[in-house]
Amino acid sequence: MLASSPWVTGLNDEQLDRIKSTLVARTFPANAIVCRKGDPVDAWVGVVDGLIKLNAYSQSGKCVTFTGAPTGSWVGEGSVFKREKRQYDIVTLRDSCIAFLPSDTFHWLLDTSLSFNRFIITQLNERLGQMIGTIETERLLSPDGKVARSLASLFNHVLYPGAVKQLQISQEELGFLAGASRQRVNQALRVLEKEKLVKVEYGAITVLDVDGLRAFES
DNA sequence: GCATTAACAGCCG
DNA sequence: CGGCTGTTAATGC
Repeated sequence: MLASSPWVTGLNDEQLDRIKSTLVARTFPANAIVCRKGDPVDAWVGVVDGLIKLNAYSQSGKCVTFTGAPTGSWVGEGSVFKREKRQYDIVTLRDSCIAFLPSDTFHWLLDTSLSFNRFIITQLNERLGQMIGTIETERLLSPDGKVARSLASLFNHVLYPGAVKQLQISQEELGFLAGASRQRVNQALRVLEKEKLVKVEYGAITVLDVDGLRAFES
């Protein structure tokens, strides 16, 4: 996974050694809590293999998903950087292998590597763009559009370089991500399937046309 | 009108 | 069996 992580290129041997000796990886079953909202942030979190969501609950018990993160993604750099408590739960959506890069190593890389700094700036900038896009979608598009854009956002090639076209995600989870009910998501998926943008399978969705999803407006 | 909640039957792993 | 899906009816903004 390290070899395929873009932030590794440009690091020297000392930096690579320190990463290898401090990075920890663990496997989790589906629906496991990897990190809890409110916990002190002691590591940068990477998805070696699997699918996770960044999640929170309202006081009344409603569930919001800020973003999903497929294989190859790294999340939580903002909170590591700010040394703040974790702002959301991290939960696995299917069996997943998760990597933890300790905060100390993260900050040391920031202090010693120009290319690592550039990577983090790019990543933060991309996230900002994605958040702005989310607000636009949220305010302007119909539920069909929200579902289309939520799916497309999982294929951001800057944030998620290794994303596979078949997503093992339930329609209910997609609802948490898109901000719509399960039934409405089901309806939207049939519209998108008719447009040949996705293929709906049992417990999974295959994305056929990412650009088409991104451009879907209604 | 349109989306959500609730409920249920059928299907899949 | 347990979780996911497709459908329908009732309810709410």
